[in-house]
Amino acid sequence: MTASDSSRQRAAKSIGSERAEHLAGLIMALARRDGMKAGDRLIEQRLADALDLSRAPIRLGLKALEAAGLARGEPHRGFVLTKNPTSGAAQPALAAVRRGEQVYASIAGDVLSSRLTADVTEAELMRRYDLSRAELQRLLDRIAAEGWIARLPGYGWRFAETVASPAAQAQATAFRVVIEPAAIAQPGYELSHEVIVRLRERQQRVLDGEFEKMTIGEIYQSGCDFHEEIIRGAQNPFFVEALRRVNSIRRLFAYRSFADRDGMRRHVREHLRLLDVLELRRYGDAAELMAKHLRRPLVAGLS
Amino acid sequence: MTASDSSRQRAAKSIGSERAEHLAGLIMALARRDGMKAGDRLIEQRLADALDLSRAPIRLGLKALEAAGLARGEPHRGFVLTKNPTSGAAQPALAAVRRGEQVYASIAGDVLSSRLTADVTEAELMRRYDLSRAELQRLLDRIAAEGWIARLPGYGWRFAETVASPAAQAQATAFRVVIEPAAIAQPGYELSHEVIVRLRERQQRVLDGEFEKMTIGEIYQSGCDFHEEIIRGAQNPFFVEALRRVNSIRRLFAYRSFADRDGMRRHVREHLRLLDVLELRRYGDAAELMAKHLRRPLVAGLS
DNA sequence: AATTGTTCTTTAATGCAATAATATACAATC
DNA sequence: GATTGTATATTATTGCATTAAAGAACAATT
Repeated sequence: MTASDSSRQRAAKSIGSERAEHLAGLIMALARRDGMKAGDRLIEQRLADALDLSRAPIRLGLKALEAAGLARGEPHRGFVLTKNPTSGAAQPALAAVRRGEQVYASIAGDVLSSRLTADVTEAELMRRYDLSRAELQRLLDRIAAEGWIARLPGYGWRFAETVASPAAQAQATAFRVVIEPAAIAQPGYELSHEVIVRLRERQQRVLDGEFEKMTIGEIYQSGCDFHEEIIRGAQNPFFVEALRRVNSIRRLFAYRSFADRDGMRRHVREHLRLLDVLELRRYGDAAELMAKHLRRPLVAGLS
Repeated sequence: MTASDSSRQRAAKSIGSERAEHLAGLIMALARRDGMKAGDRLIEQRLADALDLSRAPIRLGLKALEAAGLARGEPHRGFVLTKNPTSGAAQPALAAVRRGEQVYASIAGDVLSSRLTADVTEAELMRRYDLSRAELQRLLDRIAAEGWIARLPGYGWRFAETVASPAAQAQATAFRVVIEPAAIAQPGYELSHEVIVRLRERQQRVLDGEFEKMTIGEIYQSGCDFHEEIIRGAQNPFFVEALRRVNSIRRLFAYRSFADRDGMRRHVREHLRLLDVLELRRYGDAAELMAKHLRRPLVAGLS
C-alpha cells in the first residue's frame, strides 16, 4: 500500500506539469472541433470563454503547446498554430487528455461487464484502481454528474441500473426516439439560421473526409453535439438535459460498437437532410425524419 | 468569521445527537408513507432495507424515537410504534428531517428568485450560508445529483438554466406530457398486479382524508412516487431517470404553488382511474388519459 | 479597440491525524 | 426461522496546515 502510494506520487511528479499538458490537449481538441488550421491565431480570451476558464490556465496550456511544437508564441502577439490540428503531430497532445481517462474507462468497462457489483465502497475502489481519496472523489463526482452512480445514504455508492444491463443500448434508443422527434414537434420550436449554418458546415466537413482522421471518441462526440444542438431548438432545457444524460451513458458502450465507414457516411448525409428540412421550418416532417434516423440500426454508436 | 464559526460548532454539539434524530425522522416518514399505525412493529432489517442503510444507524433512530415517546422498545422484542405517525405527536420527529433542509431551501429560494448569480464559488456560498467546507460540499453534491448545479472546470459552480427561468414550470410540464404517455405506450409496457394494488391502496388512503394531515412536501412526494412507479412499467430506466430529474427540480417550486384541496381530490381520483385503465391493459387509453391528466392546470404543483 | 503581459488576490486541492459513522458477523432470544 | 443484542472491523468525515490553481485588474503593446 505504501509502495503503490509512493509510486503513484512519483509518477505524478515526474510529469513536469500534467495539468498544463492536459490544458494543451483541451485547446487542441477545441481547435480540431472548430476546424482551425495551421497559422490561425489562438486568442486567449476566446479559448477561455469556450472552455469556461480564465486566461491564466489557458496560458499554461498554450505554453505547453509551444513546448510540444504545435504552436508558436511571439511577444505581444500571442500564439499561433503551427500544425494542423488534424495532423499526426497533434496526436500526442490530444492523447494527454485521454490519459486522464484511463481509470474512468476501466471503471466503465468493469461496470459494463459486471466485474464490479452494483454497490461499492470508496475504499474498495481506491484499492482496486490504486487511487488516492482525492482522485477517486473527483472521478466519482464526475460519474455521478453523468448519472450512472449515486451515493448511498451510508457508506458507499451504487451504480445505476441504467448501465450494466445488456438492454441499455436498445433502451437508450427507445428513449431518444420519443424525446428527439417530440422536441422538434414542440410548439415553440425554432433553430436560428446561424446555428443551422454552423451545424451544416461541421457535418459537411466530416463528410468531406475529415472523419477518416477522427477518433471514435471524436466521432461520437460530434454526433452528440449535433443532436443536442437540434433538440435545443425546442427552447426547453429539460429536453436538452435528458438527451445529455442519455448520451453520456451511451458513450460508455459507444467504444464497443464498431463503426462502419459506409454507414457513417449515410448517417451524416441524414444529418444534412434533416438540417434542410429544419431550415424550411417543416417541423412535422423533420420530426418524422428524426424518428426514422434514430431507428436505423447498426450505426447505433454514432447517432 | 471566527465568531460565526465557533457558534456553528457549539450549536451542532449542543444537540446531543443530531444524526439520531434525523434518522428517527426518516423512520417516522417511512411509517407514515406506508400507512403504519400505533402498535405496529418496527423491524430493524426491514427499515434498514427500505432506507438503504444497515441496522446500526436504524437502531440509533429507533432509540431516538423512544426518547421522543413515539416508540417503545422491550428487550429482545424490538420496537413498537406507540403513536400514529399521522398524529400531532409525531410532528416534532418529522421536523428534525426538515431542519437539515433549511439551508437547502434557502439556496433554492435564492436561485429561484435570482438573488444568486448563475456562477458561484464555494467560498462565497460558505460565507453566505455560514457553512463549513464539508457541509457545503455535501450540499453541493446533492444539488448536483438533482441536476440543478454543475461544477465548472476551474473554481466554482454554475446553476443550471433549468431553474431560475420563469418558464421552468411550464417547460417541465411540456416535457412530462411527452415522456409519461410515451412510456405507457411503449411496446413492453407492463405494471404488475402487486404494484397496481399497492398504488391504488395508497391513493385511496390519501383520498379518504389522510391528505388533510399531510404536509405540502409529503403530498408532492406522494404524487411523484405515483408517477415514477407508473413510468417504471415501461421497463426502461431512462424514462424513470428523466422523470426523477424533472421531479427533483419541480420540487423547488412546488412549495410556492398553493394547493387547493378540491383540485387535489380530483387529481387523486384521476390517479385511481388511470390505475383502472392500466389494470385492463388498455395502454393506448391509459397514455391518453395520462396526457390529459398532466395538462390539467392549477394543480400543477401536485401532478 | 482588441489583445497580451504582469501582478496580486482569491479560491480550492491535498495530505494527514483524530474521530465519528456505518457495516458485518455471530450469539442470544423469542 | 426470524429478529434482536453485542462486539468488532471497516469505512468515511472533519479540521487543519500547506501548497497549487485560478481569477481579476490594469498596464503595455499592437
